[in-house]
Amino acid sequence: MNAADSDAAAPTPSDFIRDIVATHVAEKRFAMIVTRFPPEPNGYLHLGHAKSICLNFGLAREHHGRCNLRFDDTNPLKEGIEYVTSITTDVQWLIAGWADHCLGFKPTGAVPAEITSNGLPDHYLAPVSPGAAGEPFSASGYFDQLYAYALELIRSGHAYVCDLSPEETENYRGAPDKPGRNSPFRDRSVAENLDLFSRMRAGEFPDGARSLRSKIDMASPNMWLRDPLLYRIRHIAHHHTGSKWCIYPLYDYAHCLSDYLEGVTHSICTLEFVDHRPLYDWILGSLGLPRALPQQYEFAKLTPTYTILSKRNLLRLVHEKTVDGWDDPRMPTLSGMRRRGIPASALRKFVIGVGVTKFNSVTDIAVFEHAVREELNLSSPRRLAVLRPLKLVLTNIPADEIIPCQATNNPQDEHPSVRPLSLTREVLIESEDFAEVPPPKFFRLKPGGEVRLKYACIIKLDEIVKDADGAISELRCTADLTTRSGQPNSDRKVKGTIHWVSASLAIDAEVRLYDRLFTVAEPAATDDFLQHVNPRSREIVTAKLEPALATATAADCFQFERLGYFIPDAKDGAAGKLVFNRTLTLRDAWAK
RNA sequence: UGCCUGAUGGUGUAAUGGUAGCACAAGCGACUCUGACUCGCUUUGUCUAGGUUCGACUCCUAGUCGGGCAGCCA
Repeated sequence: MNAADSDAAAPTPSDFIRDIVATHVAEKRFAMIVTRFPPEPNGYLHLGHAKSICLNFGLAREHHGRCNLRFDDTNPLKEGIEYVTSITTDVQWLIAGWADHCLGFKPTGAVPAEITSNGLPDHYLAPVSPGAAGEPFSASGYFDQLYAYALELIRSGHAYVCDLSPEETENYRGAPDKPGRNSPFRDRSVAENLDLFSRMRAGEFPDGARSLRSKIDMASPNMWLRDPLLYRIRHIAHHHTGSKWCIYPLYDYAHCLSDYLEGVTHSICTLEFVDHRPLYDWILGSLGLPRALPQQYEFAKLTPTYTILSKRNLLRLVHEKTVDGWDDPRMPTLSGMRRRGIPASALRKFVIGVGVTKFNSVTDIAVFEHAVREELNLSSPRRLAVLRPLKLVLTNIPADEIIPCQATNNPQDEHPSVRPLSLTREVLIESEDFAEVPPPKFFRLKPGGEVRLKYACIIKLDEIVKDADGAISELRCTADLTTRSGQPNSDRKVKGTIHWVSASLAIDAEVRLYDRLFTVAEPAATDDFLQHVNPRSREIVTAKLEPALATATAADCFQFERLGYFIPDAKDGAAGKLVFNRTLTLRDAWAK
């Protein structure tokens, strides 16, 4: 089943933003629905971004519109090409299989018919930002036009150059319940503003010496309308524009205009930008622009339990080496989750399933885990592996005998394929599958008890052998070979079935057992989330695997029967060494 | 004492004046060569107080509680 099919099976439920868009479509208000996903390249994409990606690209997809991947790269201090690369990769991975026209990159080749038939904004045929077709969009690609618009704002008296220092600017701004004061530089002439602004661009002034400000209302109850800055001076190279600029636009100025330049119709962001919306509208409105203006809509961020999602905090986990990097399988980053074996389809199912609202909710991570298991259960071939081996000798099987068995690859398939498995005299079982003093309702191996070795036969425990220290060194059992598949007693029932591998044939692998990174449900709400890192978030064992696993690659996710889902590590698994990551355990009603 | 925004079972989300539904979680049971999967059943909800209405989660008024806003970050 490919990604597109799996999404088609579960149509996206509606939400307040989709309702708005649907209304606009019904009114034929726009020739085409255009959205954008605008990350700043200053960190890796995470679960929260997945929600925004699926919303924005999903909307474009549903309406045969377009969604641009646009880097909001207006602050070169924090940004870098490493992030541009990873974000591009992650977006492509998450929505792989979705139609080309909403993949987010500068158009290449022929325009799809369903778009031409629905009208086309001119930018589609002639991208406004420089760069080759197939590249993502970026705010920095619009710096020339943004500068021209700033000149326009100055000429029309909507902006001025301010000489206040950052500290003074803050003082003049007032407080939420106290109006601010006008800057003493607010009433400069247009000519002086034009002169100063061009000299800012030319590099005549040091960082922070002057800024370009909008002229709105220093007494506005909305702090974002108190003459917010449009441009600041930063003598620093930009990862995309190099040393061409030493003034850089701020988010509020660059974002609305980038949206406009791309023909964006619906500019969707998170709730903290609600207060900025009047500014978004003010800038576009002050310019007297000829084409239809984009509108901003806001939704609530995703907050899963036992997870931290803010970029600042994820950065701390990386810098303080709580994890091994942005792509550590315990991280909620797209790259971390991909490495851990989370399928993109499960991620999409989850973020679409939680819905889009304006309510700051906390989503139980169990919902996410359910989505992952649901996908993996259908797609993962089963294998046998033993994480913590305990030796078991089948005393009635000769040492040199190999008894052939057949194992089902995936019982969820309509016509499951099988693979051969070999039963030998010595096998390894999971140590937790044996209890010398069993608790009530223990279905596994116990003194005098019987269990089935999955795909093989029923065995009976005869003897527990201990070493000098009293530790169990091996279990001696009798195999009832008449209970094998195809044999007369194959239908005999026993309560427990356990997994196993042949001691002589099994192969070694390093297996990394991951658990949730935090021990508290809402780590971000605590004084210091680092105090609540789960000390057992990663346990590494040397496991014994059935031989069929020797050739596994990072493209293959497996279910180790009765244990969980596992995937070869994409990074450390090279050079003939087998390394598996546990994606997730199976649901375990017994453990409770 | 400012502005913005929100509130439906334990959690998330529908119902847009007409039977409060779905998913996750929890519990019980069936099935089982995975204590998985699957299937069946069950528990639990409209923030409060008024008002409009034949009828209110939905509309009105007042309150309560929560989130956001004072970066030359996005």
